[in-house]
This record gives sequence, structure tokens and C-alpha cells, in this order.
Amino acid sequence: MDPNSILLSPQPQICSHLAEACTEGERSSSHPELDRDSPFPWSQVPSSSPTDPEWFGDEHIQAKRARVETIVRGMCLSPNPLVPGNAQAGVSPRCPKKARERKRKQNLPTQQGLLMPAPAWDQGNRKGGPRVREQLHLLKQQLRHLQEHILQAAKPRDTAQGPGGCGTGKGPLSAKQGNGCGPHSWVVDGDHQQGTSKDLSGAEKHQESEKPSFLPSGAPASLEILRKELTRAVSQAVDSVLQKVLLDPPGRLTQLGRSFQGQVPEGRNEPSPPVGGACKDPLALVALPRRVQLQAGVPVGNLSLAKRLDSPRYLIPPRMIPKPCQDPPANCPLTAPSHIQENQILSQLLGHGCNNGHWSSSPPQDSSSQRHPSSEPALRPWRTTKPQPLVLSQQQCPLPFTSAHLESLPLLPSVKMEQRGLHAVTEALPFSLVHIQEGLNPGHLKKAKLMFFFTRYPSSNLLKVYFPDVQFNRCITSQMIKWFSNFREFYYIQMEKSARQAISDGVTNPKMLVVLRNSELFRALNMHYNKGNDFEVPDCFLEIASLTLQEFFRAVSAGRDSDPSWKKPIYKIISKLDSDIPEIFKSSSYPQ
DNA sequence: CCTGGTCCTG
DNA sequence: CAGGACCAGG
Repeated sequence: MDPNSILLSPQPQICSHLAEACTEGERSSSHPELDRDSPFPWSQVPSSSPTDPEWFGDEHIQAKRARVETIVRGMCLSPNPLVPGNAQAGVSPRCPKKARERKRKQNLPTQQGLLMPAPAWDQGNRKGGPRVREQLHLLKQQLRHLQEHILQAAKPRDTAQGPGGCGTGKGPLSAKQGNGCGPHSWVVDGDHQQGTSKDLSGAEKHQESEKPSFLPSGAPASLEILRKELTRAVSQAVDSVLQKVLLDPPGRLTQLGRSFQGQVPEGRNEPSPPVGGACKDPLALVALPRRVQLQAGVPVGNLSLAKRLDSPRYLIPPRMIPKPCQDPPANCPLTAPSHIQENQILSQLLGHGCNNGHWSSSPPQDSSSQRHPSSEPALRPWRTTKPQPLVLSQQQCPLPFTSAHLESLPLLPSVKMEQRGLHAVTEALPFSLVHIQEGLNPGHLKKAKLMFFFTRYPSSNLLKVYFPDVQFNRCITSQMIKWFSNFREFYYIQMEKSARQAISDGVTNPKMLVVLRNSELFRALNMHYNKGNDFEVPDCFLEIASLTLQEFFRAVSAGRDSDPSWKKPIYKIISKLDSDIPEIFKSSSYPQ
């Protein structure tokens, strides 16, 4: 049997009695979570309008339509079709996959698809952005074909018209089209990437005004009429589609922004109930007795003794050593972090507005690099995007942007947009949105690691309390839970390793195993959770670590490790020894 | 059925 | 650290 019964016996008691009570309540976090069903009106968009066959009575055209459709479909299957690819690149790239594969996650895609016309969900996507884009694309193609027909019909005269016609004719188009004049110059460059709905309408408008000159008086008036009608209809269709997709109430706009990284803004995740309060209990109850013991001079095995030797006091709050001083309360509009968010938001909005409408069928390369949440400059893609389409789009794109917003678009090629566009857009967004992080960034990870010193098994509710700047949803929550799971893994591995090491070193009394700040074990742990060593590891952690180490030691030395699940009991013990996390951690800008 | 945990793998 | 498989508990 183990010689340590002395020391260890008291532990379990503490746990089972005191701790249990508290952790229990806290841990059972079955967040009544959110109202998942929030059917968004505009989600219907895809199924409705434009593609209706009726639009093109001409059978011939429909035939072509079918053909084009297959082509388009093929295009959609390619890498990142029209979708601004790595939407969730940085922070939560995995959600989509999960959503796609795991049944239980299926509500996710649904909502996300609706909320995010452009997320990187599989193209195969059900309703949602992809479809809209596809439809728009189709429309564009169809229109182009029609125009080609018309062109052919009018061609003879066009050519007769001579260069003059084209010189004045293609206004905006000539600029884009390398071929300048020529009969095709006025043909909407549908396939050409820059061909946007904008282009179409814009071009057509020009044509309309000029057409008369193109078509000799004798020209079939019906053609002209047909064209106008068609143009108008298509324009309207495009408008309506875009409108439905993009023009949503401010409230939605918010969600739109939140959903950016491919996360489901599944209902509001209220800063959840005062769970924070719960967390304190564990240690408050569990550790407290110990503190009392210690302070009262009642040693709890070597643990307490060691404690007193090299460590300050239990009550001394951990602090960031080097850090100048904590940042002002979280909500500081334009801090570096929020800046990134702004970019995200902007790019999302823009992404929707433009990519969504097939017009900015921006090259795959672009889209792939687009919507890179955190790290990568969200604006990058725009630098390669041609301004024209955007300029044109102002004229008819019924986006929720104000003219001011749009005005900034042409300036996109980077910086300017960042300054003006961002401002404009962000101003239009709910204030809170700027501060809410839809994804997790390195800062959050760091914070989580520090929190690990206090809690090894945080409940999701607790996490929500300590990460007020994070928009929790299933993905984010599980990601964070996963973090802690990983932390634990590392932690326990280290413990086991050390325990075995101690055994092989001839240690026989677990009492001898205490994690001191100068120990190798501590170094490893500190390196892992507190790189940079800018945080003072709380004593309670050392205590828990010592305990864990001892438990492992006892288990291994007792040969219990032969049991496949020999660690379980240890986990159980440790899981009840979470401490309360300092209030400062509740600040969204804590570790800064 | 969902959540949260562990284990294993990359 | 993320993913995925698998499992237990509510």
C-alpha cells in the first residue's frame, strides 16, 4: 500500500464534500442556448424569382440556358468558386466541415447558409448564397446570349455604321474590353471576370441611349423593344435578388457581421447568466479550508510546507508582471483588435455585395484569399479587384450601404478604404458589433491558458463569462472547450511523466513530490501555459499540480496504471479542484 | 439528441 | 492545437 495515505487521504474528502457541491451546479451547463429557428425572410431568395423560366419565353434561349447552367455548375464545382473562400480560415475553419459531416451540426449550415450568402460552405450548399450567385450568374449568361442574338441581328448595320459607332458607343465598356470597338465591344462581357451585374446594366443603359443610332430606322423595332424589356427585367431581377440578400434590417446586418467567419450567430448568446459566480465556489470552498489550514499553521502534508517556503500568499492575486497596466475597460472602439474586426466586417459586407452578386465573379485566386478573418489582411483581395465593377455597382446595386459607403469602394485599393470605408461601414453597424469577436484569436488562446492555472475544467458558461468579447456559438464554444481539453492533456502527460520519473528516481513517498517554481515540471508547465512568463502562476495551481503529481505517483507506484482507465479517478479528483478565476479575467481586454 | 470529455493522430 | 472517433451523462 502506499505510504502516503496520510497526505492524500484528506484530499478526497475536501473534494467530495466541499468542491462537489459547487462545481456540480456550475458544470451542469446545459445552456438553454438560443432560439435556433430564426427563419430569415430573405433566405427564401434563392428559390424565388429570377431563374424562373418564364423569364425567357424563348425556347431557344431556354435551351441555351440549360447549357449554360451545366457550365456554370461545372464552374461552381471548381475550387473556391465564387465564394470568398477561406471564410473561416483563421479562426474557425473547421466549422464548415463539421457542419457538413456531423449530423448533429446540421442546423448550423442551414442558418449559416442563410446568414452568409458568401461563406465558404460547400458550394453544393442548400439554399443560400451559393445558389443566389449561381442564379445571378445564369441570368448574366442568359442575358449575354440574348444580346448576342440581337447583336447578330443588328450586326450588318453595325458594321455599316463604321468605327464612329464604336467610338462613342462603348463608353465604359471600351475601357474594360481590350478589343475596344468592333461589334463585340458592346456585348456584355459576361464571362469576363469583371463582368458584373453592374456591367451588364451599365452597358445596357448605354446601349439603350445609343441604340437608336446603331439600329437604322428600319431595324426591327421589336428587337429593340425586346432588348429593353429584357434588360429592364434582368436588372430588376438582379436588384431584387441582391436586395433580398443584402438589404436586411440593421439587426440582421449585425448577424451578418457576426456570422462572418462562418460561425452561426445562432441566436443571441447572452453573456449568459452570472455563472461567473459559480466558479468561485470551488476554490472558495475547497481551497479555503486549505488556506485556513495553512495560515493557521496546520500543515497539509509537505504541500503546505513547501508552499510557504517559496511562494507568496494564496490571496495574492496573480498579476501580469511586465505589462504596464491593464487596458482601459474593454470597449475601446478603435483598438488594434477591433480594427481587424472592422476589416472583417467590411470585407464581409463587400464580399456579399459584390461577390454574392455574381458580378464580381472575382477570380478564384482572389476569393480564396478573401475573408481571412484575423491574421491576414482582410483587405488584400480587394487590391486585386478591379474598381470598375464596384463603381458601376453603385448605380444600381441596392445595397444597404449609403452612397458614402459605396463611394469609398472605388478607393478600395487598400488604405483609403480602410480609413474611409471602414469608418463609414462601421458607423453604420451596431456599436456592439465592433467589439464582439466572432472568432477566437491568439489573445483568447493566451487568456485561456492563463485561466487554466485556475480552472482545468471550465464549463461553457464560465467561459462565456470570461470571454465577454466572444460571440459564442457551438463552434466557438466547443473550440474553447477543446482548448482546455488540450491543456489538460498536456498537463496530465507532464504529470504522469514526472510521476514516473520520480518513481524511477527512487522516490517512495509521494509527500516528497511537490511542484515548486524551480522544478522542471513547473518549467514545462509554465512554458506551455505562460510563455513569456509574463504572468505569475498562482500558488493554487502549484498546489493542484502537486496534488496531481502525487496522485499519479500513487497510482503508478501502486500499479494501477495497468488498468486502461486508471487515470479516470485522478481526473475526477482534479476536476473538482478548480479555483475561482480572478475578476480581471472577465475583462475582454485582459491579458490585453 | 446534444454536450462535453478523452484518446489518438497529424 | 485541431480533427475525428468514440463514449457517457442529461
